Amino acid sequence: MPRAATTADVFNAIAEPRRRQIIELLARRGALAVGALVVTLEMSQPAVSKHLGVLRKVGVVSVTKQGQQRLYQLEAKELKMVHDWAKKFERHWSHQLDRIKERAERKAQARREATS
Amino acid sequence: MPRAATTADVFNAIAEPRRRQIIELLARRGALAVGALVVTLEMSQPAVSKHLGVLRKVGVVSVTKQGQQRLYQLEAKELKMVHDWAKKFERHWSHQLDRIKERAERKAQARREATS
DNA sequence: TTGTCATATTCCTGTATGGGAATATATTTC
DNA sequence: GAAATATATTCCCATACAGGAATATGACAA
Repeated sequence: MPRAATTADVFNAIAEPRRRQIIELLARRGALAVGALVVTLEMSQPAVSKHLGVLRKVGVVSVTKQGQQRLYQLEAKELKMVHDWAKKFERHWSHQLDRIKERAERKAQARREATS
Repeated sequence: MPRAATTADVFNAIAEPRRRQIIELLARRGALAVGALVVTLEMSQPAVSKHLGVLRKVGVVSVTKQGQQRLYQLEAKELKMVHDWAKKFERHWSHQLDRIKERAERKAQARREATS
């Protein structure tokens, strides 16, 4: 079995850095036409269209026709899935930070004792 | 340019469902030897070792030798990156949920008016 | 040393890229 | 209807998988 398709789910779709850029831009500036993305991100038009196709297939963006343009808009609920998944491990990284802090404090304490 | 390596960054590493399973298991049960993962996840041993290799390269897990076993442990700080990235769009999905709610309420209101 | 257990590595293969170039498809304008 | 504009699609190619099978490495035991 080869690597899963980029359109298999959100996780595969957002693995591409350029696609994350597109998402960030749409988040900042609202609905945008393909041309605007091409200019701002300095990518070729076909490249942008393909990335948008992937994002659309997994439901991260939606399209609206407006004349000969197509406006792409962020559909953030799919990104909430990613957020929720990562949030499961919140305890773990805060605990680890605690441990790092503790270790640093123990070291500082040892230094103080050695100096006294 | 082909698809980026799975070891390129956390986003690429967690695109694989089996690797997310491994992460979840390590989160629930703490440090585990490879054999335990093989049994619990019903994967072949080489498959597990390879996935662990990818996760290790991007810093999501760390290893400790213990006799002839190797204990793998979650290093959650890399997952915090994913969480933080997705969190940027929090406003967007809550706004969208609001809009959905509003629409539903407008519909309910219209129904009430039609019935009266 | 030899054997056994736990894990890593190598080799193989079908499949899916991402990007560039060229082309197709709509839509608007004249 | 023809030309222009905006976007999508197709074709091509080098590359990197993920999984299975076989094998290598490393640690421990007898």
